[in-house]
Order: sequence, then structure tokens, then C-alpha cells
Amino acid sequence: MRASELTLVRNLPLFHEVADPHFEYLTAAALLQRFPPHVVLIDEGALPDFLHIVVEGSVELFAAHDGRETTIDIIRPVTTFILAAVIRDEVYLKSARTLTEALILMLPAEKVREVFSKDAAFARAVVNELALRYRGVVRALKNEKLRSSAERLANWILKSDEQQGRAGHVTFACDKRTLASQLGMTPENLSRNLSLLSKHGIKSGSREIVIENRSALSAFAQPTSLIDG
Amino acid sequence: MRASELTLVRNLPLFHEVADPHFEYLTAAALLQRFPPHVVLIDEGALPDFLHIVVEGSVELFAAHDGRETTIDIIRPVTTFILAAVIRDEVYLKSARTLTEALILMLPAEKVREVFSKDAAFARAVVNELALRYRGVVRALKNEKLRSSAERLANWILKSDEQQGRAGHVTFACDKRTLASQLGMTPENLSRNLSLLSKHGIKSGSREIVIENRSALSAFAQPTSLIDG
DNA sequence: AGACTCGCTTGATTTTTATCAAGCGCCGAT
DNA sequence: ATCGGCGCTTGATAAAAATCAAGCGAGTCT
Repeated sequence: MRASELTLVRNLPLFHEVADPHFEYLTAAALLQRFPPHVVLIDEGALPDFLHIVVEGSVELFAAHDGRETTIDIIRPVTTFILAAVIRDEVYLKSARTLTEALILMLPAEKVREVFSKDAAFARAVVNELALRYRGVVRALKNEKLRSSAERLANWILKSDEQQGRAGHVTFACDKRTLASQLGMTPENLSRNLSLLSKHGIKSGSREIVIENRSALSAFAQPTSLIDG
Repeated sequence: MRASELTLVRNLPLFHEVADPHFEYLTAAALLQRFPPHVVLIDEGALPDFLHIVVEGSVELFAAHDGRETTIDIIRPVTTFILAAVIRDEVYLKSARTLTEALILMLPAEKVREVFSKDAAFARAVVNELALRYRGVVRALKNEKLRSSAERLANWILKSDEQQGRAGHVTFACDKRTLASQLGMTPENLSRNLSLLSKHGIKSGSREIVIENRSALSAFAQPTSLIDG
């Protein structure tokens, strides 16, 4: 593994305070692997062998049941995913697959649990990470149950614009099919919702969205830190 | 506070391994309070002052936004709730109110965080608790997004029957309005779904449900440990 | 260049769920 | 026992979202 990637991981809040020997112990047995797009990394129902960390690319967390499928989250660098199953040594509740080509660091689950029980600083960092993720899922649940699909889209546009520097034009990082799934709607309804939102301050092109009237969009979206973070 | 309640709390996985002086420190400043039904204990958006523990009665976690409201979970004794906000010292994302009369133990949030940073055993117990809760919310999200309202009800019946000893008859712990909210449907649809399920092995009375054909109900419900735990 | 592919859009229809509006029945109070 | 009240049920309607079915259009391949 290259030093640059190790540094990236070392700088994650999760590993920043871990004692040097413990960090070396974890990474000595780590695997750094490059995957093509659309490869399944984790199958729900399986027991965790590794703690996964996205170093490059993006990963979709999803779940399937009885023929239906739903996207739960999209993970971008540099982030761990599905920590809870690793810590509790219980089956994964979600599956994971690459969306793009991706570079994934995998730390042996057993060693993560070992360091967790020896290294108090790591244990505290795990708590913070888990608490953060917990809050993320609660937000997702509220977003789903308290908003219509058009409102979810409107808030996604506002949030993406923030992340892209409030420039007033949002570019799609993935195809619309994936975006629709992420927002909990069909591609058809994403299309309809985009044209609906043209009545609320946006203009949507094929590759980007332009925010022409932020306050109108905001009035429709009703963003709140209690859902949108 | 009475010794019997202290013992109950002490026996929670969260507090079982905490060093004696730390446990005493936490509980010395604790408040044990009895609340009438339908009292709001926590307002989403507020900063946490206490870690709450339900000792008796039941508490509903819910969230509201833009005139809509949704039940997120029902908490029964003996359990802590909304630990993540306390640990991170960030605003609550959910509100809480008593459903029945309830006895609530409240530990000062500041002291919880203090013991958390001093007591490694407590930190590890917090991780386990948070990981468990995290998985609970993921299950709730999957239940919501991968199932119809009738399927949620069918699985609720099966699960309640398990918890009541597989006797084949489930009694309602709360009124149907509350149950409907918990299952993410209107009271009208709960009623319709109950009559729908009479085609799938149940007989529903006003105070209880009888499972007449468990395998038929199960075939309709498609229960799975990846959602139902 | 022309035709093809594939992703996106648009329209029509169905399913699911919520909302509105009566009606029914159990239970307590008088 | 009878009268009200209230929670539950039932029916009719409406809204939201999924599904089915074409059509369009920006790229690519030959």
C-alpha cells in the first residue's frame, strides 16, 4: 500500500487518535484493492470479514427483499462503511456495490475488534463514527416519511449546490437512474419532478440543473437542519 | 431513588461493566421522575441535557416537519433513548413523549460524556448500544421502503406473537391509532389491512388478533431476520 | 452520413395510500 | 335502561407514486 493512501486513512477521525502500534497492526494485514464499476462488495446476510473504507470512487449501499430493491446510501471517499456489523460481529443488513471504479481498503474485522477492545481512543472514535451514522439513518428515515418525492429532490438540489460552492448550477455526479434510486423514486418520476420544479425556480438541462430562484426553490423544499444536516 | 430501580439500570448492558465510582457519580446527580401520559419529554432541535432511560411505561419517539408527523419508534422498559445526541452533544433529531404513565431516569448529559471519556468499559458499552440502535433504524428504513403497509402489519403480528410466547393470539398493548402510527399507516388503513389479512390466516377482534393459520400468514408476510431481527 | 443503441422523457393506467365523510358499536355516565 | 361520546370501521374520493408503453434524442458504430 502506498504511503499517500495510508495517510488519508490515518487522518480519518476514526483512526486519528489510535496508538501507532495499533494502527500498524491494523494496516499490516490490510488489503487495498481496485474494483471495476458495478461489483458487489458486500452481500446482506453475510458475516463481516473486513471493515471497508472507500479511498477512491463511490459505493452504493442497498438492500433487497422479495424482488424489490432500495438504495440506502451512497458512500464517497474517504469513508468507512458498515462499521456496526463489524463491531458487533453480526450479519450485514445492507449490501454494497461499486458505482464507479473504486479503490477500497479492507481491514480484517477480527483485528478491528481486537484493537477496539484494547485501544480506548479507538473505541471512543468508533462511538463518534457510529453516532454520526446513526443520525444519518434517522435523517434518511425522516426524509422518506415526512416528505414527498418532489420535496426530496428539491432538497437534494439545494444540498448539492451547497456542496458545489453555491454556484447556482448543480452537475450530476451519476446517471439519473442512480439518482432516482438514491432519492427513493423511479427514473420516470425523477423526470416528472424535475419538470415540476421548473415552476419553483430551477431550469433543468440534461447534464446540469441551474438554480434561477433560490428562495422559490427553498420555499418549496423547506430545508431543515433536522433532516438535511 | 430506590435500590430496586438502581439495580435495574445497573443490570443494563450499557452500565453493567462501568466502574462502581463512575456509576455512583452518574446516578448521584440523576433524576427519577414520574410523568403522566402524553407528556413531551424531548423536543427535536433542542440540545440534550439528560440521557433518558425508561424504567416503567412506554415512550414514543416521533418527528414532525411541515405539518406532518411520523412515529419512529416505541421504547419500552428498561431502555435508554436518544444516546447518540447526548454523546455527540448535538441537537436531538427526534422528539419523545410518554404514551402511558411512565417512570423516567435522567442522567445529566455532561456527566455521561465525562464518564464516557474516562471509563473504557463504558465507552465500549456505548458502542454496542449505538451499533444495536443503528441496526434498528436500518431495519426500520428497510421495513418502510421494501414492504407495503399490509406486509408491515403481518410481520408485526408475527413478531408480537413471538414476544407473547407463540400462543397464537396477540393482544394490543396500545390503541389502534397508536399502532397504526407505529406501522406507518393511517388508522383507516390499519382497519382495512386487518380485514385483508383475514384472507391470510388471521381473525381480528376488537381487543386481540388470533392467528388461525400461521404458515399462510407467514407466506404473506415474508418475515426475514434482515428486517425483523 | 445513416442507422442503432440506450438513456431519458412523456403520456396513459394501475396500485397504493391518504383524506373526507358517514355510520356503527361498545362503554361509561346519568 | 337510555343517551352520548369516542374509537373503530366502512365506503367514496383524491393524491402520490409505480408501472406499462411509446416516442425522442444525443451519442456511437459501421
